[in-house]
Amino acid sequence: MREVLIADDHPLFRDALARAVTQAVPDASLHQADSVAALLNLIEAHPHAELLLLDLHMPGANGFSALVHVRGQQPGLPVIIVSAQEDARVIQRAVGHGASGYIPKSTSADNIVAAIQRVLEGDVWLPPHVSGLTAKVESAEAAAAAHVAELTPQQFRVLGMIAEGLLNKQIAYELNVSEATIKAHMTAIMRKLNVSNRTQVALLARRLALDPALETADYG
Amino acid sequence: MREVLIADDHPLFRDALARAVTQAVPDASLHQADSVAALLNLIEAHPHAELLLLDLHMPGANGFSALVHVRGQQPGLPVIIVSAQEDARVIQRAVGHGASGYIPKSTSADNIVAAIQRVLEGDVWLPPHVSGLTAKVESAEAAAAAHVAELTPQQFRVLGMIAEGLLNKQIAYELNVSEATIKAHMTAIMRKLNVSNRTQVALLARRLALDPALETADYG
DNA sequence: CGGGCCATACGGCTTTGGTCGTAGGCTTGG
DNA sequence: CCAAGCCTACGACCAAAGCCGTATGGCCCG
Repeated sequence: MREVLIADDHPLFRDALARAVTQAVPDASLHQADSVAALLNLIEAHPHAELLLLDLHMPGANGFSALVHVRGQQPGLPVIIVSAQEDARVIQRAVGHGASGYIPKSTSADNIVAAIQRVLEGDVWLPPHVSGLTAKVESAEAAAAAHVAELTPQQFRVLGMIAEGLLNKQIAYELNVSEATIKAHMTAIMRKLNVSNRTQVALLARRLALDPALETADYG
Repeated sequence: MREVLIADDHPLFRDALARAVTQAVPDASLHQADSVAALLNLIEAHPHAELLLLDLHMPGANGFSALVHVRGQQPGLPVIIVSAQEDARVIQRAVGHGASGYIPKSTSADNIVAAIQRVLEGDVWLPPHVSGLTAKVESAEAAAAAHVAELTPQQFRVLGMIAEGLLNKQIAYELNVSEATIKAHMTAIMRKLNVSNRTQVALLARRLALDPALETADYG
């Protein structure tokens, strides 16, 4: 039984992906998540999954940070990015951050099935219109990614909330631990990211964003 | 005597711009700056300047924030953006934030002279290859810009340093005031930007950035 | 199986951040 | 000329952030 994880916040598209997976791998065991938080739990519950379909625009994804973290935690788990974005530069960055495939949401069902099969065989699948792709990532972004990949799952959760401007107290409440614990994570995160305060942590996390103007939080 | 301000950190190109201005306006009085900090002093020293040539990639410019702030402080001062970036989306955003012109650095000297003359006459000058330009800016980015435009010059200086991850103590030292004063500015900035802590201030400031991966600070 | 390593968790203590009240200087308009 | 309003500046006070030491439980390896 081959386990496949699907992470997408759009229920309709999530179902469509599920059908494609079932068609590509009839004996697949499917597990779905509609947020990055849920995805992290899913990964911990199914450490031997063989494929992850990941939406770039999910709540809490913060651009490529979810991809980068998953790749750091489970280097053997191939990830196919699913996104409405078809910009070649975004695809380039995704591959540079370790994605094994990229499926624009306009892709036909047949091609999605083919992509899943190819990636499960160890290949990389990209949309037909991107040909000679170099997978280049800015050095500042690559450095940020390398550090984010080192974080533990819990530290990654904390990172996401720092990047939304939350207080330690609020993060502690969300994760059901004491504020002291969050502070300990903070110290560890700052050490791993090689910075000295939470503002720099938040700014570094945002380097993996897709677009500076597209933000989830909306203060102001 | 017509005063013209030039802000660019590249000395050679700054001189080239100066020559173009002199050719376009023979009786011009020129004033130059090589950083945003210097530009702010220049603007305070010459409140009746008639034109500003502004490089987008100057130290401390943080994308469009310098443009937005200047437009907020001196709504009557037309600004021509000078940049190596020729991406239509960047030009679109610049015009959306109130730029009166956009000169790619590949522009010929004759065209630069023409652009300066046109803008001084009240027109908007753009590179020939961008035709039907809509000047659209993401709503989240526009909201950030509207708030940044309300900041006083000193508050804007503080904002820039917060967005680099500096401590209040460090900002106070840089600006030669007490830490208590910086804290007062902080409170005022948070009120104007409608947020509740410095991390959110930094994140909001970065919405005006050009590209998430291109950062000035290099922690890590 | 026992020792080493690490992720997670917590409390106490110091440093930094953020609020409030206050005050001088500068500009604008009656 | 004085009043209102704003920018800048400061000190005192409380809340939040960040550092230290410590503890527990899971995991791998000899």
